Amino acid sequence: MPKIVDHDAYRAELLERAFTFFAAHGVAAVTMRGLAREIGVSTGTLYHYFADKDAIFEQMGGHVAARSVEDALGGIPEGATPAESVETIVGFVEAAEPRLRSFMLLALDQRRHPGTTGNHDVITRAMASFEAAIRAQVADEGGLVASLVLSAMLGLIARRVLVPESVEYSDHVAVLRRLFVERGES
Amino acid sequence: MPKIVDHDAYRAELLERAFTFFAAHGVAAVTMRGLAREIGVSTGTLYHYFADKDAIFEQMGGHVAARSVEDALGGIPEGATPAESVETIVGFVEAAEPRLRSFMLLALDQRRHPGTTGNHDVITRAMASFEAAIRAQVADEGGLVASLVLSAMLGLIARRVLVPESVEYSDHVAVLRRLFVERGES
DNA sequence: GTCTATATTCGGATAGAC
DNA sequence: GTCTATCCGAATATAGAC
Repeated sequence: MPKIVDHDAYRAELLERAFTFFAAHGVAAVTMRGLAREIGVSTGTLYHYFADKDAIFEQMGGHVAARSVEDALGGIPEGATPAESVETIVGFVEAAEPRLRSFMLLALDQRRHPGTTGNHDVITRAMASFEAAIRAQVADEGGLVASLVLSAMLGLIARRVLVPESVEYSDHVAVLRRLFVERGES
Repeated sequence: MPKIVDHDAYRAELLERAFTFFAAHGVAAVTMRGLAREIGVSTGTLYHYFADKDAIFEQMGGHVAARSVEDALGGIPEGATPAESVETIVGFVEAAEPRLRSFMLLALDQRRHPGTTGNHDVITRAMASFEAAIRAQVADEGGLVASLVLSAMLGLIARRVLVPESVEYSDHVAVLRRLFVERGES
């Protein structure tokens, strides 16, 4: 009898491990051999689950985008005031920073190397999900405040990659809160 | 007498061309041959002006960082009110977007591939310059507003790489202005 | 082990300045 | 016309993929 494994679950597990590796090294620098070594399988196993490097990369995009949105913003409680929500959102982003950082780096990479296969644009959908999740909390007319919060969070993560100790999440919370006290609070 | 060229000026020109190429393809993917072909010189010429690949990369960092800060924020007039200045800053960033985008991508790349030579950390200095230039305009206590503006601009550029038409510079101007009207205007 | 592809070298060719 | 900094690109050594 052949050994039976849950094919889809194992594939997801491999994608999850590949994600960390790709994010750390960049798409171009990853070789199948290096990837296999790093995630603890043989190249044969890798090719059994994925046709080629592009296939891994593309499937990883979909897998990771969905899970990143979930991780960062999926558990935010509803019903708070917008000003409180900003604090909550920033807190969740901070908690999910490693994954979001990797996602951002990988997404920027993919935009530079558009890949051979016609992708279904997981990045566009992921960004829309992030924006929608923030908008659901701050609920501003036109979504312009939510959009600024998204830019600020993305920029903050980028800055912390560029110069690790240069910004803290708490630095932005107080300032962002001021966007919500225009009509008074109590 | 031999043929004379302005060695330093031509070196800067080569760095400028290399910058575009590196930014488009990523550090890891660049080969000396490919670089030479793209910027229109031979590999021999490249080695005439630079000791090795690392030297090109390092010198490019310094050259580009200085020029990017200059391009984006060097010409901002002084003396405007903080609220007006935000609009000016955003306008300058928008005008310099192509270069800033390339600089950001390259800087993120360099953080992933720390390079062999002990670099003098041009990225840290460049980010500090950006922040200082913004702070000189908005002049807020503690610099927290300036810091948020920097994050928002960096995040905005990143978002426009990820999903080109998803955000406009004008979207953030109105929201950011509200950070400066706490004490009234007239 | 084989082989592709890379960084770097080197001897000759070129092109202005005098 | 002479001279030499500049420029070229085939050749070399070598690392790393398969």
